[in-house]
Amino acid sequence: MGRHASGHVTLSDIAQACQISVSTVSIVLSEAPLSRHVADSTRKQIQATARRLGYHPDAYARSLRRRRTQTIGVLAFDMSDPFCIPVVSGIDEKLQPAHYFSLLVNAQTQRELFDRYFRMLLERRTEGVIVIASWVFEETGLLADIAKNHVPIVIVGRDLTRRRITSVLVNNRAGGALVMRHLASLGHRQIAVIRGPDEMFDSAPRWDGIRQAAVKAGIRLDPQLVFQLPNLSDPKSGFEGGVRFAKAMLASGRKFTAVLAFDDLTALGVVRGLSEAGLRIPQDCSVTGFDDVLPADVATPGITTVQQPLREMGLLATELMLKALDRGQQDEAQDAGPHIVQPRLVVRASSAPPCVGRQRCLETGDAI
Amino acid sequence: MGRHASGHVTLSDIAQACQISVSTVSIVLSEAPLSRHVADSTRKQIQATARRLGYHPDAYARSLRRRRTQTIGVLAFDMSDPFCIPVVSGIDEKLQPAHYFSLLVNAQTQRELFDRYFRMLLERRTEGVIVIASWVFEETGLLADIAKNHVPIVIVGRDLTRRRITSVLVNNRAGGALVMRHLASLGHRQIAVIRGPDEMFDSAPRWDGIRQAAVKAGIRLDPQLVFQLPNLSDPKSGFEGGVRFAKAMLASGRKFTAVLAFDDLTALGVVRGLSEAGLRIPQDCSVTGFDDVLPADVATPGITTVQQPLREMGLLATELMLKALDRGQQDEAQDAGPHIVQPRLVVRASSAPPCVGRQRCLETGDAI
DNA sequence: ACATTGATTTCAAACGTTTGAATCGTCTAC
DNA sequence: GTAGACGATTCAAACGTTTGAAATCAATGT
Repeated sequence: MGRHASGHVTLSDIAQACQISVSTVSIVLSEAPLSRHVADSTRKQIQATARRLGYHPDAYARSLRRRRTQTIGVLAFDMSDPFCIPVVSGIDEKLQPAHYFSLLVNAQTQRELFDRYFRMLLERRTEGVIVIASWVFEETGLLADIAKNHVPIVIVGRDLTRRRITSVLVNNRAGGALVMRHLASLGHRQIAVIRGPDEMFDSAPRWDGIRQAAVKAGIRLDPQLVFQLPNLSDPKSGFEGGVRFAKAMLASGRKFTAVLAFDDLTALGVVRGLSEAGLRIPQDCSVTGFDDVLPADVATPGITTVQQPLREMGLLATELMLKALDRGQQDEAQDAGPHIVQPRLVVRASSAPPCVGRQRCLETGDAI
Repeated sequence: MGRHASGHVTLSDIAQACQISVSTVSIVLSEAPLSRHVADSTRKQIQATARRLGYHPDAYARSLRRRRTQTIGVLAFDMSDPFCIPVVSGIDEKLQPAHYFSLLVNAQTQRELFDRYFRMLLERRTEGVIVIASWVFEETGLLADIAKNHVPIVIVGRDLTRRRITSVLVNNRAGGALVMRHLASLGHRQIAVIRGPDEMFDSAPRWDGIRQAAVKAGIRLDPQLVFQLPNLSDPKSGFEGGVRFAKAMLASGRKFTAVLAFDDLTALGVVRGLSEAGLRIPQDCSVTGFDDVLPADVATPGITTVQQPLREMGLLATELMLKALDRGQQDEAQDAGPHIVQPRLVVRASSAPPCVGRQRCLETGDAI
């Protein structure tokens, strides 16, 4: 049993043990259509022997012969970003009933690893690749290779439709507007804003939404109270930026009753910075985030934020992928625009009506 | 170019384009020893053609022939547990220079998926499997199959040495003692404790360490102030338990100046519960966690906790795995005991000397 | 002229599976 | 008694790659 160098049990081991041909064993164990014609006694014997020897079909040999790998590559730009996990769960959930497996790799925000893994996915003959990435960089030769090898791609978190790549993303503009409207409806008029880094795709549209909503609400954003995070990929840089900018806001001497932060970690940084200066959240100042990651939920006070339907984005991306695979490579007709999902405001304890003089809180705050 | 049904460029495509045999092409592109003998001009031509056509070797065909997959399966019991990611990073980091790839799968706390994926890893002929799991369940038939197929296993987060499986874990007993000693040295005498769920492997040793350290410090743990989390695998159940137990503590009427929580999320739940009752952390009550996950760091106040060297555990597990692979299957000599790494106390703002009457804070607190 | 060497390239078998076509009895029909 | 049909099983080629052994050719030494 298992005399092979590889140490694995093969079809021919079973065939020998049963005194029968490899073909029949294969037909039975792979439940091929022909297995209807195999005698019951034979089938039983083969199955029993397979179980006894601990047989598991060799995915490599099988895929080589069948010319199907049943595998979708999932390339996460940074798995330690809480953003990723729910997307991946959504993908797996949808892939499972379609009898596909995901091959998950983590580029750890490193360009070099990204390339390496992408190549690996091609070598592993993944039938398609789903990329989860919000950071921008130039994908030069790789995309060309992918096209040459006819591997469909779906990207989550960025719009690459102008390069004819199916894209799934959240409506950042609407999300930004959602928070701004929320603060305005609470009565805030002096609002500090922390924008996202330039290189992050979400930054620009989110900022657009914020500005537009401010204009509509008749709120002027004081340029002295608008800050921008630097281009760092370290997951904690948002938090540290929040702390730093909170102190800068206070030092500026300008009056503000709320801080609209680019994302949740930045918001948590702001909370830390303001708290250390003795302010209470939300009595003395409201703070809002974006993303609805775990820390925003379990911090005290909970952070008011915008939830992206991450799981749904994973489901949608997978659905588009399966559809593309179904179409086969002859019909290259891409769906034109990006697939946009809608975000949702999650109100928690970090936002409340504004106060006068930063000490006493107003009973109501229903401006606008 | 790429006339094959699979749509992928193969060696024979290149061979045809260059009017040369497949063997030579293979020798050149796989940089086999023989390639020293290939004429420079031929080599150049082959490489250029390969690049032009976008050739990527077929990992399936290659592994089938070479009888090596260069793959280590990594089976995470729950990827949404922040515990996992750093371990996985450590694994990848160590695997890379050894020219191995990790095949990462997520069982999402579902027994059924765990089995399914384990079987999948066997079919994919991973040369070894690293399991990241803290929850306990009965691995019946699978472990036997694995033994039959001679696939080495390393488990991170549990002690399975009695089943002769190499195990890497943190010294939970020492960790528990670390927190208790910290609180004692701050002067706390009345300490509430929230124990982990029964089914979690870490629970028992951590509780042992806590009790022993309490005895040594001359502290009596009031049974009315000892709580235990239920057996729920939902990631947020710790947080909710913390909130609930915090209220129960206050309702009990007993006096306590600190809460030692099973893990960080539980600690954050306690902070929420106490805050909602009007207590301030740490002035009115200290709170400690365990694990040092992201939310503990970015919450305000930061949670004093015990850090597990997760990345290092990943590195160590991989090192043991590579060593086992090196030994080959003939020498089955397992290393006897579990491999234990030491945890580290991280002091943040959530712990401070105790107060009198829960309102004024003592200037110093140097009891014991 | 012929064996020897060395540099370059090719042959052919194998890895473990799948599958269309072929085989071999046995049975029924006319 | 032969043709056809059917049921159960096997043949053999293929998937794309690697690799030990063999082949080819030109140049060198005797």
